This record gives sequence, structure tokens and C-alpha cells, in this order.
Amino acid sequence: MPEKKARPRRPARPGATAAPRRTGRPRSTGQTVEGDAVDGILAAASTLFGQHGVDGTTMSRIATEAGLRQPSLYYYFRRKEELIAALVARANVVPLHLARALLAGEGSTAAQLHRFVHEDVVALCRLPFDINEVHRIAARDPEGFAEYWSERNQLQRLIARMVRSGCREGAFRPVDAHLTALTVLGTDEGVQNWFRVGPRLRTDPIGLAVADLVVGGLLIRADDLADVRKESATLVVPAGPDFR
Amino acid sequence: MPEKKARPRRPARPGATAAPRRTGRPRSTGQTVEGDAVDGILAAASTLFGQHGVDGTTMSRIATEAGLRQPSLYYYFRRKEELIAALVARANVVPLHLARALLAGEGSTAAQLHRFVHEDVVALCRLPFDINEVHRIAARDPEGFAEYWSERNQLQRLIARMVRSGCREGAFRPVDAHLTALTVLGTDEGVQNWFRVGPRLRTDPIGLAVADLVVGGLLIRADDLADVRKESATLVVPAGPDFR
DNA sequence: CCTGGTTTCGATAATCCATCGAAACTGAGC
DNA sequence: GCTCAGTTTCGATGGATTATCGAAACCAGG
Repeated sequence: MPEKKARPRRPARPGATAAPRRTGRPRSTGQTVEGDAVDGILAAASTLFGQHGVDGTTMSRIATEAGLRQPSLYYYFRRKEELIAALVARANVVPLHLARALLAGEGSTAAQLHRFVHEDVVALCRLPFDINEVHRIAARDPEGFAEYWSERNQLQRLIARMVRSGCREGAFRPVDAHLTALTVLGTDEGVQNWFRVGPRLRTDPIGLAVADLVVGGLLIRADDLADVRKESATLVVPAGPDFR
Repeated sequence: MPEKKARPRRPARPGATAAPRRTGRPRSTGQTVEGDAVDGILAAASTLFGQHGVDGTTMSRIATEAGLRQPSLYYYFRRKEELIAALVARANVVPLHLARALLAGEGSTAAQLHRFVHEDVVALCRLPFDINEVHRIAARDPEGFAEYWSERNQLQRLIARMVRSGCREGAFRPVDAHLTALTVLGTDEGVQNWFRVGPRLRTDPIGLAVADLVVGGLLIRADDLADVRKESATLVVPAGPDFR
């Protein structure tokens, strides 16, 4: 009896790099898999989460959309939350890369923050699903979403560093950098509370408006906002990972 | 056979005013009800939602906490969502009353908005549960949560009116009032994304910081912020409904 | 052709939401 | 006091969903 492996499930997500994808029992649909099977599953889940919400999407539905049966999903993900965690882990990379690139590059602190908020808002609007829905699930399961929280903490610290720089330089009002960073991230995410209901507005003006509000709220000289906005648009950010 | 009433369930929530609360079959726990039974159920649900999340709270658990069995809840609420809707309908009254009172009262527009954001943030932090969780559920069921959306739209229009006034008076930058109102509400709610994870900070400084950021982001002359903050604190708002 | 490893699936247990019909009580009228 | 109508609660149960277990179906190598 083949029972060498105590648990045949994938350990933690080796990705397409590790396992050379050996063949197993064919799917009942007859279709063959292109590349990593996980990609197809996550793509299906991502779309369905956006259409019916995370809780409104059953594992059975995801499986069908991905071309297999419900129990087969549990070969790749031990629990539904694990699937969700894999999804946000990818989504989180975008703003993290953006913040790092901005901090490492040129530009005034105010322009950096402006650009970050602008692009972060747009990126969240472009996600197929509502990040806040996942955020709530992650809050109930800190261990299962350890990667999510780690990345979010890193992001928060980077934003706090930006705010602190702005204060030291005399551009920003003296504020609590930690509290402000949290508020900024919350504001970016708060856009999703209304963006996904009713007809959708264009994302770019939204990002600009939010960035104006946030940076304008920190600047000591409000007149500088026009210049900051102009500079923000000129900042060059090396192309990072684009989700989906 | 007693079958005059086609549907014995409560029609829509007549409240304690209508029905004189007649007695029925006693509860298996033996306890008697004080006042409206709905109050006890909502109180139990409210607490449990805060502790384990809405989806993490079963109807059975709510029933047990309220002193009865699971099917009995369906005498008062036809679906779980109906129970949730009844809960937020109460919570929404607070900021709505606040905005109306501020608009009707004295004070500069900037101070009114500052005071609103401040108190709204604090009110949301004080809620036993996370309003955003409910917000997401409401988004998937617009008809079941018609009251929620109606009140939220009213609130949004009131804030937009504040913003428009500020622009006309020359205190605020010329911004899209509609878009700004949405962003402000989203920012208030976005605080909940981090407030409820880990150790909780004091709510009042948070409300102040968010109000500073929002109003500061709209003011043409950033120096005015100190005065606005001072005036905001002096505004008198007639005591409204306090939730729980 | 046999063996070991990979991938998929059918059957199934457990849990939760929601419904149905009946039980258990009160109060009013006779 | 007794019956009847109305109110409130409950037990039993169906349907849906998550997750597990063990076996089936395939491939590559000896």
C-alpha cells in the first residue's frame, strides 16, 4: 500500500518551482491542467469572491469553476481559510513593493506619501474581490493569516516612517506617526466600503482625491499641495508585481 | 384549530409600543422575559458578534445566550440577516442625529465637520461589534437592509452638504462634495480595520486625529486647524440616542 | 508487468440555517 | 370552572456546506 507520506496534501505551497507536477488521476471533466493547478483555483476563487462575496462562495462552486470536484480542493488547501490566505498573500505584495520603492527613490516625503495613497487606492479598487472582507476573516484567525498580518505590519511601519520623515523635515504637522499610518491604511481600505456598491466610478480620480485629502491633512502649508501633487505624478516607480 | 393568522411571526417589529406582550409557552430555562424579548436577543447577538464575528456566531449560540432554543429565534426574525438588520438600524441613528444637530446648530462648517468625524469615529469604536462586518453583509442583500442603506445615504448627503458649504464659504478647497463625503465616511469606518485588532487604544485621541486629518485636508489655510479644533470642542449638541 | 508516488473522486460525518407542526401557557367570555 | 382563541416556545427534520477518509485512476521507472 502506498503510504510513505504521512500526509499527501501539499505541505505549505511549494509553488511551481518545487514540484515538477506529476500526473495523477484525471479530472472527471476530462480537462488537463496548464501550469500550476493552484493558479486556476485561485483565479476562480478570486472572481467568485468578487461576485458573491467570500461567505457567499462555496468550496463546491470554486471547484466546479476550476474544473474539478469539491473534495479535490482539499488536496491543495486544508481549509477554506488557507485558500483565502493564499489569495491575499499575493495581493499584499503590490503596496508593499510600492512603499519600498518610493522610500528608496527620489522625491520629497510628501510626494512619496501622495503617490503611495494614490496607487494603493487604485490597486485595491482593481482587486477582483473586496479586501476588507478578507481582512475581517483574517482578524478572526491570526495564525492562519500570519503572512497577511506580517506584511500588513511591515507596510504600516513603512508608512509610519514616511510620516515621521515628513514631520522631521518640517513639511508635516507634528502628529503621532504610528496612529497616522494606521489611519492612512484604514482610509485607503475604507474606499472599498462604497466603491463596490452601485455603479463604479473611475478609480484614478478617487485615488487622487484620497491622496489629496490625506497629504493635505498633514501638510503645514496647504498651498504646497498643488506642487506635491505635481511631483507625485513624476515619481518613477520600477515596475513591480501586478496582481492578476 | 387556531389558524386565523396566516403568519404567526411578527410582521416587521412593532416594538414595545404596539403589542402588549401576551404570554405563551414558558421557556425551557424557566426564566421570564423582562420588557421586549427582542431587546434581550439583540443584546446577546450584539455581544457575540463582537466576540466571535457575525459569521462565527450561530443562531443556536444567540438563542442559548438569550435564554431560549434555536428555533424560537425565528419567531422574532425570519432570517439571520433580519436580526442583523435590526441591530444596525439602531446603531445608525447615532451619527444621523449628530449630523442633523450639527447642521442645524451654530458653528463654522469646518468645526461642524470636525466634530462630526470626531464623534462618529468614537461612536463606531464604542459599538460592541465591527460595523464593517455588517456593512459587507448589507452590501450582498440590499433589500433586506433597505433601512440601513437609506440611513447611510441620508448621512452621506448631509456630509456632502457640509463639504459644499465649506467650499462655498471659501474655507475648504474646491473638491467634489459627493466624492469627499464618501471618503470621509469610509475613513471613519476604516478605523475599525485596526482598532479591533490587538490592544485597544483610547478612542478619543483617535477621533481627534482622524478629524484633524480630514478637516486639515480640506482647509485652504492649514493654520486655521487649531482654531477649528478649539471651536469644534465647544459646539453644543443636544443629547441624542445613545446606543446600548 | 509490477511498484511507488501523484492527483482526483465518492461516500460520509458534523454543523448550521430554516421550516413545520405541535405543545404549553394566559386571559376573556360564558 | 371550562372552553376557546391567541401568543410564545420547542422538538423534529430537511437541505446546504465544510472537511475527512479511503480508494480509484493515472504515470514513470525498473
